Amino acid sequence: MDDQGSGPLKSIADLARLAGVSVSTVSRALTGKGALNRGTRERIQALADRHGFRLNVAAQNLRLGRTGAVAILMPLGHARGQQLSDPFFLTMLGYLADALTDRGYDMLLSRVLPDRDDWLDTFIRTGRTDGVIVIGQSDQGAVLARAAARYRPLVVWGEQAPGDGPATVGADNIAGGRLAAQHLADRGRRRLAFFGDVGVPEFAARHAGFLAGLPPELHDAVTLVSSPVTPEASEATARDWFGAGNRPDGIFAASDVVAMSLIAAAEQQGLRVPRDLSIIGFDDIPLARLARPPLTTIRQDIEVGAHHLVDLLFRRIGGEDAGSVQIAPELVVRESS
Amino acid sequence: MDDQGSGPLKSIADLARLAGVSVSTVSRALTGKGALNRGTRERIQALADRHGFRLNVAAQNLRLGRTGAVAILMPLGHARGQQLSDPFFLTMLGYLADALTDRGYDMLLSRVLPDRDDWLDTFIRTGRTDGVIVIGQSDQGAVLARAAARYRPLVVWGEQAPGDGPATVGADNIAGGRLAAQHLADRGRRRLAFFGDVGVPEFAARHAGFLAGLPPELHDAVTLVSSPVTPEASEATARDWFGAGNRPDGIFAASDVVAMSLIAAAEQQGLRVPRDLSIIGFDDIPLARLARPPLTTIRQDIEVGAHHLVDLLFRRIGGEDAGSVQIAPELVVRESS
DNA sequence: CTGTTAGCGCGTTCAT
DNA sequence: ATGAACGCGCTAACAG
Repeated sequence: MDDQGSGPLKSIADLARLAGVSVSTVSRALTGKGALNRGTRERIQALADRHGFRLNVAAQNLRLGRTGAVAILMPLGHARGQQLSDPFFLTMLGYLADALTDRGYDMLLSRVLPDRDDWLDTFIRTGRTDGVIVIGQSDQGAVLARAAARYRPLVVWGEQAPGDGPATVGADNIAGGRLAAQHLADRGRRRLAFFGDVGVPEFAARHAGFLAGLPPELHDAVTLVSSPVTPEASEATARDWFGAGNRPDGIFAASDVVAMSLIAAAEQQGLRVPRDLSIIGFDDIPLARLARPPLTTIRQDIEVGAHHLVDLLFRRIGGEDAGSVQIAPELVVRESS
Repeated sequence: MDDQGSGPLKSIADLARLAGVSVSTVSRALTGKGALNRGTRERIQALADRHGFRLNVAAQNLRLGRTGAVAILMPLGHARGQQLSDPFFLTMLGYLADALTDRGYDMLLSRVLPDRDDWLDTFIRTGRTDGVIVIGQSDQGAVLARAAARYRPLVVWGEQAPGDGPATVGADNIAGGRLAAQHLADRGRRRLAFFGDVGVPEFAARHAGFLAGLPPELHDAVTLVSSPVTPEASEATARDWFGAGNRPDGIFAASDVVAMSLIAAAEQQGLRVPRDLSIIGFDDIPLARLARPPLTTIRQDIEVGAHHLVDLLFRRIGGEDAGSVQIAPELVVRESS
């Protein structure tokens, strides 16, 4: 080391002393804000570099009245562990992390078990972040709507709530359901089922769109099978259901993971996919291509969704009253249908 | 509202004014630290509740000289996007989030593109977190070792580096490789291959263990196929490789995702798994059970791993010189072998 | 162009 | 048992 044994530089004041200037000069040099002699600035920057000094972000943010962080909250209301077992969410997290990092923001990730209905207000009031992104509204629609009424920088991923809920970004699940319906009808499938948890708004909308997209004479041919959406639980449900003798020829699954469970369970019963049974999923997770048979699915573009979420949030942080965004889903035909 | 129109309480001082006491009294009441009259404390707490006032965590941490947050860093050195496409990491993130939340810590998630070799030092010096967990050392072993020499609260998930690298938690990949080898040998497989990116230490160790676990006469029968480990890229590699006429009868894949790619590619060539070809993966991700055929794999217990990571980190934050932990992997036999 | 000063919201002596 | 005063590390007026 080439400092005079004074130990590591703890603060701007230490560096100022070392450079023989005032703290504000150091601040100006390091932040790049404010007018400063070119030479002084470079000298101080070099000194900071040499000593490995970096501004303390926490103090900086306190002074600036901001936190420099955005929270990603995942309520696990309907099924503990569900969401985080789904590859869909990791993909989303990755894109969010990138988008936030690009803007110089930190990302605070928190799973939340909404045992009380003030979890969101409580979090917001700690002031730990400048904004909140909620991934998956689960069964917490009311809580979200209430918080959104008072707290602007809040954005939700999922199905758009009727009335004035929070600003939402999500796929058009109704349209996605319709696409699935038309595809199965085109394939000549007539004994249909929907597999999923319609207590979750996204899934309920997919189911509703599915019914809406079917010719009227097929409506009564649709069985709604209420099922959790984790790999283990959905496979168990499917096994029981096939085991009870149910023999549909077309199933729309609430997610790709559920679709994979259905294929596994069906084949254990000797049903062949797609010969005996067409299966169509939702999401188009990266592994959908690798499923055997490769999954026909309704694709939602996660990257686009993540960018909309971040964009919307920062516009609201900036005071703009930006509203919800819907993303058009797309049918991807592979071999499971 | 029942306050006198004074607007929202911004700080402890506002509340003190409202309660007719000093700021330090409010601080004592809300933190629970320090002696205080029972009545006063309850009165102030009630007032805070009623006005929705919460202590500002950032200021609190600044004052206490801590941040209350831990960083989860994911270097993407060898293949941008690789890790985050792997379900393994989300599962890990979920458990980490739970463990940190339990300790009252926030989790700061950041993907990092290690284009320069000072990314870790730079991050550490910002002082944004009290500790750092690095998930997957990628090809950044040297950077990690250097940082670990000066910065104690650093813990890494992955293969333990030879010599004095950073404190590491990870599966015993060598042992895992041996398990895979013995299993394939037991099945009578003799034309063997390893699929994966041996530039990543974890995968290199799995490969080494694989060779070490084989009877000597089979060593030369092992082909090393260098392959990226994302779903798309690994399937493409596998397709080309089978397409070139390669016909192994047993493959050890670096991860479950790679194993699923191999099955997909093999079947496109008319190879039947496991009749013509045994395939064994690594990780036991939740979807491994749902693969067709269900995946034989080497299981690493992610939940246990996450707990060790957090435990180790906090012991090091506390000044303890706690060392690395290895987790025993386990063979899970399903139907792909 | 640079230095002095006053906080950002809180916890903690040291008094009383 | 409570209050006054100081400082955590930083930025932004305001002077000079």
